[in-house]
Amino acid sequence: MRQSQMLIPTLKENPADADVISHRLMLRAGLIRQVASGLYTWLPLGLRVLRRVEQILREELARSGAQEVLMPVVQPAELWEESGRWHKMGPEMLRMQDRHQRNFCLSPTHEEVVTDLFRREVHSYRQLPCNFYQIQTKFRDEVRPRFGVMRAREFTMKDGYSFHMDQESLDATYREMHDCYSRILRRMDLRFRAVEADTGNIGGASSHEFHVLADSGEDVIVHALHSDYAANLEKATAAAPPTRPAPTAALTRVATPGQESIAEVSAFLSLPAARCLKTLILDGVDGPVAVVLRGDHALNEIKAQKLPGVTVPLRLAADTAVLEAAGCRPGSLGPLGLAIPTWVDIEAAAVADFVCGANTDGFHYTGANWERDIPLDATRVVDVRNVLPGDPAPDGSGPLALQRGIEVGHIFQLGRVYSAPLAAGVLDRSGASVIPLMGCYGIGVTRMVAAIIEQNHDDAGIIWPRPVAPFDVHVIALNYAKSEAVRTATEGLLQELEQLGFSVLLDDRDERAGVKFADADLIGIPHRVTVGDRGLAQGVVEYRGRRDTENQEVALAALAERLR
RNA sequence: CGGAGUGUAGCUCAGCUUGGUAGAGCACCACGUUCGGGACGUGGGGGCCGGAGGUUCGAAUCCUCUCACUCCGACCA
Repeated sequence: MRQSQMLIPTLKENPADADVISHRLMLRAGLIRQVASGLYTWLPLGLRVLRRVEQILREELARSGAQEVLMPVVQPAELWEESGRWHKMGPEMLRMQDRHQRNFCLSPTHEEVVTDLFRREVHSYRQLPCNFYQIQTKFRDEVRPRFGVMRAREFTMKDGYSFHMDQESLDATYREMHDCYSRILRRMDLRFRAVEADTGNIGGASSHEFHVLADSGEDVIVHALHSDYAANLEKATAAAPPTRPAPTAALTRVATPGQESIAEVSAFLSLPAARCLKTLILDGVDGPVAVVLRGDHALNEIKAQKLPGVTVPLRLAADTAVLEAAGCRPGSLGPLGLAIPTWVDIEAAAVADFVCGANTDGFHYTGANWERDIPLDATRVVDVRNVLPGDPAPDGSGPLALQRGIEVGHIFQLGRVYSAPLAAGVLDRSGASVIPLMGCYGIGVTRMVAAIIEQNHDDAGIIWPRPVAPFDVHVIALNYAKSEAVRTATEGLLQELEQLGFSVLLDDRDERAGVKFADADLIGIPHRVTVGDRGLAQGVVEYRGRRDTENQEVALAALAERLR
């Protein structure tokens, strides 16, 4: 491919709207252009990368026995009404009407359609298990699209759905997909981690997320330093704390004028934050609910939302509601004498001689103790905090560490959440109708391209891993327009390399050397070969890997071998 | 949806406070010089200053409304 014939609009300056590195580089290297918020056009170079990623997915999925299909982006409301999601889904689902005023949506996902396909066409246990996937456009009207294609509204996703007679079969396919995803990410040379994930409102037995490790990632993942334990922050737990020491201090009410935050109270009383308990009041279904945490711990909202009586989504109670429930402002709350349902984090329940608010503005207690001063109902002791780096892993293997990641894949077991309401039964050996179990497996394809760049770049530009690079070799022909020798050598080289199966981008533009080199670094093709009169006089060209800092002279005839 | 910010040439931005003929750099076109890490000179093309209304003799500039985009938060299989 000749660069003069290809639209690769590189930018010297950083676009004002791009903050994260991948977004910036994708714009600067001419991979994508924004059309509207969260909507992008993929330009020729970017599309080639996307296609290579897709190709790897197809190869690995085929190896795992999945069959490719293609389902529509526009879907009828009827199917979503059957599953109950037409009304459950919020405004992130874009709805529309056709000319007959029939309702449709732009598909955010395809469970309904694939289940409909299944129930129409598959009727016997002998056809199970089966596993369908597609690589298709999704649309989710995100409240806040950001980070370029990382969180776009329209994006490409590989989504797969499997159907099973029993849990054992579902487990087997689930494991196969877990392996498949790991192979895919390894093939792309990505550093990643598969972590246990919260199953969300769908429920189901297992769920794993695949995260590409990157500091710019939106998610926090937790892993044990000395074992395989890994989970996302929403789900991660620490080992239970040691049993609570016996009380030694007397309960004392102290004036703490103007000291409201844990930091202030802890400094004022010269006690570590871990000895101060913080009490949060949340909106509840039947009135406010309190949660008590250690002062140095943060509330885990996902865990808190699962507590009975807490509203979903979780909301902190307004100051007026706090005053009504406890008789004070939020800065002086404490569990002692609090007359609303109170959940206590397991770590908070393990502290003795602690500080807490006195439910009177400007006063706290010191030397407070559970049981002696405040009743503690064991069924109200729960895990509702975010783990911290250094916390002990739940498997007892040692400390936990935290890292940021980009969620590029998610697999989970759906059970019968869709197959049951859509009545997708098949007959078993005895002729009885059985509702199959389903699994669901997603990879964000466009997001994956951004994640690859987050992990593979330097100050000059992108550094594509070979398996996904838009081209294998970038031939920089210097003075191509004027030098007959360069043209002849380049054409020969191009033919030879392409015959050997390399895809080659030839920079035949009438540009100065500096411009070509800078663009080459920005675009990030793994192998760069410079052909110029200077080298040709000695019968050599120059080779430079994208990560190299020096050129190597290579005899023209030996280049193909060098690239192997 | 709450908070903040930005809209001026293809890109990055100045001009706005204090109203008076719309600018710079890069990019683009032509010619010349140059030619191995983002060249230089000369000339040129390109703008409904996001949109609408208002104030004014006169609005990119002041006022009101509106739209778009970005950031922070909330939300998110």
